[in-house]
Amino acid sequence: MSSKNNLELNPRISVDCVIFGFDLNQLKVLVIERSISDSDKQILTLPGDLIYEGENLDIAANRVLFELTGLQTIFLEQVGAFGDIDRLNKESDKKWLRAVREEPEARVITVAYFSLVNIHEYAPQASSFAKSAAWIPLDEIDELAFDHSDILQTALKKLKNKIRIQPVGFNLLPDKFTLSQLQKLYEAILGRELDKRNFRRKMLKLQLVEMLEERQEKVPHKPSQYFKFNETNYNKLIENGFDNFGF
Amino acid sequence: MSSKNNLELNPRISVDCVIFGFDLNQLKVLVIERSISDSDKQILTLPGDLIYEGENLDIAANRVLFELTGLQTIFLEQVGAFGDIDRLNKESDKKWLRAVREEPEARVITVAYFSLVNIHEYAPQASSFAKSAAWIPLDEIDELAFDHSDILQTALKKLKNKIRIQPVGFNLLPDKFTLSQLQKLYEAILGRELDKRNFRRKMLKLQLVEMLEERQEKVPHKPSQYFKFNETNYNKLIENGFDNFGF
DNA sequence: TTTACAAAGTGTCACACTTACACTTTGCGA
DNA sequence: TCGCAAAGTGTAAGTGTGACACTTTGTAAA
Repeated sequence: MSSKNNLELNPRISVDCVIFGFDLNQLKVLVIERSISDSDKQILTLPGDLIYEGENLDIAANRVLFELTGLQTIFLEQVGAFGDIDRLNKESDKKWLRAVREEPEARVITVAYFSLVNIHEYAPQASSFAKSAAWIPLDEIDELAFDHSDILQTALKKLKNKIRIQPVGFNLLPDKFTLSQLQKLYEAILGRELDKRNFRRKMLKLQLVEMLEERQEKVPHKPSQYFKFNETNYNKLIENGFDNFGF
Repeated sequence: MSSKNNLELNPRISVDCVIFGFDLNQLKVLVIERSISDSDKQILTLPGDLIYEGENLDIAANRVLFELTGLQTIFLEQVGAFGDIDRLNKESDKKWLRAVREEPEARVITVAYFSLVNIHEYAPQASSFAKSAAWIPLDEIDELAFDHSDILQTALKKLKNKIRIQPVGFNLLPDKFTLSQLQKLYEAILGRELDKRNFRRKMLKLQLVEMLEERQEKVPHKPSQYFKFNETNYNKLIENGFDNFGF
């Protein structure tokens, strides 16, 4: 705005993205390796960077995600702001910041976003300062740079909350899928096992899914039916929530 | 941090607080009138201000709330970050910013917080640049400065969501209260009427409340029993949520 | 003292949803 | 043709929800 150039970086505000994907078995998160010198131990981070002075937060989050991983046109939902004063104070983080930032000592507040995508439609490609970009299973992540572990945990909590209130899956599964795959997704997010019969009954009753003609082929067991999401009902439920609150 | 003085203002980051109170009849929000010249039309705003360079966001929110309204030791929950580039661009807002800010044209991102308090335990007292601080019924608020209407709506949505998942009330009602009062609170938040019998049944079944010996006095109708919250069960439910999700 | 008022308080039934639980089916591959 | 591995299927008991109308009780006014 005003005298500020819109292509000038705002040195105090960044965005970070927590992108969840599902490979039909486990929940994964999109992370990048940041590159400076090869000799350094590589540390994983969530895709994120400073915003521009004249750039809205949501726009910035999409841009940064695209620049670092090639992913595009993703609906991002805000997780919240993270602004502890020591969030950039790990020695390894400071070293990296000194190498890439104009004001490496500046206090930066970050606004985190999250999203769910179909892992097979989005093959990340590293660019900008990302040395690589990859899907890592949630349970294999032990350390992330900065406060990104915090951010990831908060986003995951948000996702768990979301799944209680809204249907989730449309964005994580392929166009056709089996009910077992859908169930695995729910189990991965909720972190517990669900009863097969009860799960199927519920999904069918909510009319969230529709059976297709097609079945699995060449599997060494009884082939399962494919299903697709009923987009109309799916969106209706997203609007209204399950509304299973009891009064 | 580092070379920055901790008492230097960060010109890019502010915090705003949405404090909900309940007067046994309606939901209210704490707002302040900002003062410059008396001649100007006074516009209401949420209590909020810039943070200091070396100050955590949560701490800043509590400080700002205290400085402007005298309210203290309140648990604040984050609503999110608001950073649209034109959020400070209304002419009336710019005028005020020019009068009080060192960098009135700076782009400021704000982090909003919300809380619920017992309106009778917290009598706001204006100070700093607040000309007055007062509880205003939600439905009497039509215009707020900046993007504060947005922020208020988002906080309210968050509150409605929260009440579906966790018990709410402990912080809004006096120590002893009647079930009708508790019901009115729920109705005020949810924005719809509830069935008296079903409401009572549910609250009692969850063991959220306990009947006291005491009753109302001098009311021109059958006096009602007073209840208190069962703190143990209340906190347990806040931890776990109602968990009424169906699988 | 009687009466009117105003809000408190109370029970039931039909229905929908949840939970727990085990065996049969089917296609492939050895 | 036999074995395997996952798909697919039904029921009964229990619990929560939603809709619904009359009785109780203390105060204040007549």
